[in-house]
Amino acid sequence: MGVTIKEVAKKAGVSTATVSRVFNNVGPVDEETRRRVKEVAQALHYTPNAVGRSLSTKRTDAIGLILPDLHGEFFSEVIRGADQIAQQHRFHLLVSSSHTTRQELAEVLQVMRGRVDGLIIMSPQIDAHTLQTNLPKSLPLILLNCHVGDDSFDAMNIDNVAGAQEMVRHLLSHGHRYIAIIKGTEKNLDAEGRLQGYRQALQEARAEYHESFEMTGDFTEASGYDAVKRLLDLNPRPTAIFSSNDSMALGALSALREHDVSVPGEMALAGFDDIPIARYLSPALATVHVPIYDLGAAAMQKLIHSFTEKNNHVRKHALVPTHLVLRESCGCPKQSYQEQINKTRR
Amino acid sequence: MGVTIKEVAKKAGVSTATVSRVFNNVGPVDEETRRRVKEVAQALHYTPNAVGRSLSTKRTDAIGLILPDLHGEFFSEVIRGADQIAQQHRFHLLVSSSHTTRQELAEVLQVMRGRVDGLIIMSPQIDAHTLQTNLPKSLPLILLNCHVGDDSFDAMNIDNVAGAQEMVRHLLSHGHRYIAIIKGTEKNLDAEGRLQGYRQALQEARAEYHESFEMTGDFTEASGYDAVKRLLDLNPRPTAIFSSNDSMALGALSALREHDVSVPGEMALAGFDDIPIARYLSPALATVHVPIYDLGAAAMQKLIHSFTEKNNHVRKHALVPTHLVLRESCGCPKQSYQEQINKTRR
DNA sequence: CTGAAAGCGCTTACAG
DNA sequence: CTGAAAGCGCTTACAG
Repeated sequence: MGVTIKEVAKKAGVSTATVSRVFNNVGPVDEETRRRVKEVAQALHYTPNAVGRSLSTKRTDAIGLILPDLHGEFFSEVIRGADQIAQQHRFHLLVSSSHTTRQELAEVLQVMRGRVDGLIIMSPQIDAHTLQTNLPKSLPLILLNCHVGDDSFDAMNIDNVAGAQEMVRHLLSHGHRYIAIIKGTEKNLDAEGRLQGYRQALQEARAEYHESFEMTGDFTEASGYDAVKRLLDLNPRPTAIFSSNDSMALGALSALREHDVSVPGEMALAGFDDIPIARYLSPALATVHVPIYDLGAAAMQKLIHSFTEKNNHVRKHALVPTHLVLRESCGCPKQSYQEQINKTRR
Repeated sequence: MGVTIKEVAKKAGVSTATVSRVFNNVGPVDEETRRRVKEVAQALHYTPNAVGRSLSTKRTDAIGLILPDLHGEFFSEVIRGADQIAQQHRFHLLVSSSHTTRQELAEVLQVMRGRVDGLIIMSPQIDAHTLQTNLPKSLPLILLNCHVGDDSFDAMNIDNVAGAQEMVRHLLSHGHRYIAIIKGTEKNLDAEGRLQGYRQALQEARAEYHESFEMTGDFTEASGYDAVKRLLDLNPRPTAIFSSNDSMALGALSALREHDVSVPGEMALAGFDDIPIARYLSPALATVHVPIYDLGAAAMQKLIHSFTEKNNHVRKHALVPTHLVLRESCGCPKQSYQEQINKTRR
């Protein structure tokens, strides 16, 4: 296990209490003693064991972030945002990912328990019971884009409804009457919100609504491809497609190309997420930007705030707004390379 | 801190030793006693505190992964690969990122100390001294794509030289004589390896070598864009560009398009890394695939292996091979959408 | 300015 | 089958 505080104390001819004081810069220590302790510690390559320390201080200076998966750019952006804020407040971020089944989730919660001062959890399928059974009630928690039945948890969600609604409104403003949607995975929270936004926009505009315009999808590229194959046979044929995420829009674009349907001329197309690839496609993909980095940062901010403020006067649930990124695929004019690059610089 | 083992013991009318035995499924416990303990524990929402446990067992069942940064898909792939193997062996992965300065690095090493059974470190600028000062000698360690002077550490690197060499050979095979390179960040390990591979390929082919063909770059998209602006004025003008990474190739492609230089007709282009965007560009970008997922998995495999085998008969340093992904930008024929999708499926 | 002692939450020989 | 006790590495009132 390496060198312990005892060995340092012995070799320096002091008590462990003194060594502890030196390493924590706390309490009065004679300059000469301090020097000697430091010297011995250095010679022995001693560094305090974080576990021993946190067991007695009840603090860990670490915050856990639990993610369901790590595919794509999405999650690394969440991590970056959370880490940024954590570092500002001298906390360290511990990330654990790839937990989809309830069993895995329970395990990772137990692993985190005792090792962190608070937890940010992003896991669509988590339920209140798993949470309560595997974590002490006293542990501060933020749920990110989760959907537990229980209202007693702090939570933060993307405003999928508003984002989708705004994009469909935009397509309407281009003059489209027949707008199809490629839906996301069934029962998925994001998918449902985006579908709802789509419907609302059509309703308020009193635009044509056909149930057959709601194409099944599961957020994968392949499902977007397949959806378009079916969609092109519809009568009347839609003139615009709102895809519930960018991955499916990618597949859709390939299918449209194969069928020589020009975009946006014969078919407008818009996605959701604003993944990095979106702006490189030709035509570049119009989409709803989800501020993922900000999402992670805001969750961390909220969590750290709860340490001190006990979260008294803060809304328990927050909705993070999205914004439109209009590019050629929806019928908007093309941007120059310089404009693009400037926009993506942070 | 929530419920402790003591409270459970008291309420169940047994000793803490017995509660411990129940939760660890170890030693003989009367069925009736076990049932009662479990019942009380459940009622109290008790779960063992990982810190207390690991302090006495000297095991944490966790492995740390330290990354310099989290931009892009690269690092999340490393994490995925490492996590996959860790889970197979019932280890949990704790990731910490965004550590570039020596000071930050030292801090995170100390945070990890005691919390993990082993560490995978990916940090180009780490030096042997920081490692030795901040970690106990007994902690198993794997360096991933690092460049410490000291040979005594287990390490794993990408074979940049071979990858670059192979790609430049391929460009030569298309008949190109004047091949330029856009170099990566100065002093960067990857950049140096790729440059070396480029030079070796030209040398062995006795192809034209001009020092002016080595364009400065820093791995950013903008630097690739700028490099091409300068490169087009060269005399003789290169007919092919090997970009030291895909991001710069992206910028290069934009610049070429602005100057109406057709790719690959007037100018062939190849990158390095195989980022996801590469296959969506038009023309799709030929590049050197770095098996990032495998890299993370292999490092974890090696680390876990060292726990048991003490690493006796294993090479300390391993080179991970790359392979070419040939697409239109280098002059190779186009693939169908189906072929593409199949290739990226794992 | 410094040390002895208790304690953080858990596990594990040892004894019964 | 079960419990008392020591111990993991550290910190922190308390006393001097």
